[in-house]
Amino acid sequence: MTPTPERAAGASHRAAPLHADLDQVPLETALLALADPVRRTIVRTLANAADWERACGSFDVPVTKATLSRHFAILREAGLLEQRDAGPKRLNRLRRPEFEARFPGLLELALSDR
Amino acid sequence: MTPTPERAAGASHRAAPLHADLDQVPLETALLALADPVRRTIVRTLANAADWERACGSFDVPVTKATLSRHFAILREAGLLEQRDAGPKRLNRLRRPEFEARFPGLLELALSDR
DNA sequence: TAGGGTGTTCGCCGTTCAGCGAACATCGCA
DNA sequence: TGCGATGTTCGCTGAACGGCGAACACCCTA
Repeated sequence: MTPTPERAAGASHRAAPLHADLDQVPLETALLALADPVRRTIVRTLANAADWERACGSFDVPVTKATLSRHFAILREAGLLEQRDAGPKRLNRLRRPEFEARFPGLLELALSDR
Repeated sequence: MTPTPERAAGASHRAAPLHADLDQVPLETALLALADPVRRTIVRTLANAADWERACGSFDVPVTKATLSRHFAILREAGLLEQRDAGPKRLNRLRRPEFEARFPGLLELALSDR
């Protein structure tokens, strides 16, 4: 039998990150996720990088890894990013087209950050 | 002599509401203003009404007038509305085109409120 | 199998925010 | 001149949020 339903073949043995169903993310959750400057920095960095290029610890933000981990959870729950385990690292991808389809214009606004 | 420089002729003797310079409103302020459900209800109601039609007390929201007054101050500081005194009442106008020019798509997103 | 690297979780702290009642200010009108 | 209506301001409270260190879990490699 397969290990557990939550794990894809070859995936990490860590708990697989739960990714939000974009259609069920409230607008309020999306707005609050993007209202924080640390989280916007993360999103902007991801937008300027290739998918799965960035591990969680590779972002230049002035917080400890504990706080950083919490920010990633919030971004995940808002449907803004997808995570994949690669060895001890957790790689990230900005869910740009999905988020754009759900909240048109919002991500671009956060990226411009006027 | 004129009453005070802050008062236009015929305006209220109350402190004139200070309106934000849209160009200087940070994105974060706008996002946080629209993240609250009570404030989104106010904005949506204003969008479906004529300019200067609605007084502050005329909104169907489940909060006391003290709380309501604070919500209006936050919306004003975010550049979302303009207020004008008319007798004892304070009338409101949604600054739709100005806000749209500053944060394209954001207001429409808040109005649709999916 | 021991250890370094990576990320999460837990408990705690201080700040911020939405809510309230009470008091105050202003306006129009009786 | 007084009074009702309308908003604002002032404390206060409880909840939520961002921050931290410590402890834990997992992966890879020596």
